Amino acid sequence: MTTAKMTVVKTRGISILLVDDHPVVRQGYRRVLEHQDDFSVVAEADNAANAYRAFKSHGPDVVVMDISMPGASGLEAIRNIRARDADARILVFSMHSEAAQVKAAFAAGASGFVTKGSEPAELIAAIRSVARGEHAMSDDVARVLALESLVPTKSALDQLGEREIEILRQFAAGSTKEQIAANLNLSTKTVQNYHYLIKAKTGLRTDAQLVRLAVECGLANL
Amino acid sequence: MTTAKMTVVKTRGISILLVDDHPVVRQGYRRVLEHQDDFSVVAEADNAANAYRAFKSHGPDVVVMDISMPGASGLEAIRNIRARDADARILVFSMHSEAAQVKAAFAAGASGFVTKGSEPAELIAAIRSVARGEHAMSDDVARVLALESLVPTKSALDQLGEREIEILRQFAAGSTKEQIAANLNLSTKTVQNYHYLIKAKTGLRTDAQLVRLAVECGLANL
DNA sequence: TGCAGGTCGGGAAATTTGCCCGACGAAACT
DNA sequence: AGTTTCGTCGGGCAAATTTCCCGACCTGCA
Repeated sequence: MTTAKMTVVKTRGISILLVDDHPVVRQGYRRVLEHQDDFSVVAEADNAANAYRAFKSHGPDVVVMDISMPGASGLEAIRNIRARDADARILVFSMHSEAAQVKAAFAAGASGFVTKGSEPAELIAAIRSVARGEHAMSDDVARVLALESLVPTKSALDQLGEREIEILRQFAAGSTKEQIAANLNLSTKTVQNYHYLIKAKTGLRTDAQLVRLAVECGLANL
Repeated sequence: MTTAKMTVVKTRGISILLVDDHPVVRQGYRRVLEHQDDFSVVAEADNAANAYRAFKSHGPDVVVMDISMPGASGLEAIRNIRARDADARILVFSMHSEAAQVKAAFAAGASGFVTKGSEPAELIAAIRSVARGEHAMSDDVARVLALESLVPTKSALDQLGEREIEILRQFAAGSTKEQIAANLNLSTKTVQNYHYLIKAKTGLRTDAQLVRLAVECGLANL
């Protein structure tokens, strides 16, 4: 309470850390964002580890992060940053808008979620919101999330148990049932049964569809 | 020889058509490119059909195109544009740098191929090269291609026949063997045999691995 | 205490796979 | 023209897997 003033470091301008693994793309965002007078991109990073380092050394007001990076460790990066600074504002900037992915991002500690399909104005507005400590998401993300909160939405993964999810993950990664059984210390038969159960619960028929599901839910990184 | 001067329409400035399905990304590129004094982005498009229309009406010097668009019709768009104007300069700007994808792009009529992992300077240099009528590609693409021309490179897809590739594509898209058989007017047995052959030729064991292969080769868009 | 549900695996019939085969047409080589 | 190769298409059959049902155990919860 009495230390409130201490947290107000910058009343003017929003400093931004940009995280994306594509240099040209990053450069593009940088220009879009710096076109705003009160934005300044103070650092860039091309992977999760560098993002964490850059956050530590620059302490930006907002982190704008593409979570689909090599190693798919985007969510990990969010968790790491939040673990260090629970007040960190992280805005996820993703290609996709799967409900599960969005939820995972927020669960990991993101403050906002904007898709690359959004207009630049939406991204900019979201950054301002996040900087103010609010939560933000682009219209399309909101729509997906709203829809899924109306319909009880068995969003696929929710109906799966922990074991089932783990097996789905390894399966989508390309492991054989035998390998999975060995990894988890189960009988091959059990893994087969889980495989069957997963298909039954999700209503999917094809292994390929399972892989797609896993990827969509952020379980697997293709 | 004697008509050399006729082809020199613009000695000053390069007009560009930007094709990418993500508005923010497009905006970013636009700023990066327009930062070059002699570049001007005269039009944008967010899908294959619009790209073709924009090309018709603006006749840009260079088309900068992300080929991973909804409908995966990027290659189609290239073919369409080239069919209309065999002199069209198209620079592909892709996330991936699979040899097969690069080859497909050039086969379709692209003049250049730059990955999003390249530095902005590389993209800009490539645009200039392409505008001059040369072929261009970023260093990483060149490396992949060079490597694959040295080693006989069974780059997976090359060893597959046309039918096999089509079946792999549909399979990775999530179709069942019955559906594929129906689509292609084949017996289920034949599709099964192809499925077996694909696994045998690629050395892959799991359906999930096949899906990954298809995605990596740009056959399927997840 | 009793119920629900996740985890683990057996069993048996039905289905699919793995691998081999032959046939046909087209392109390529001799 | 003859032949070799290669892609396409499918049959056959044993072996493997999937499907679906079952029981058992453990944990949390009412």
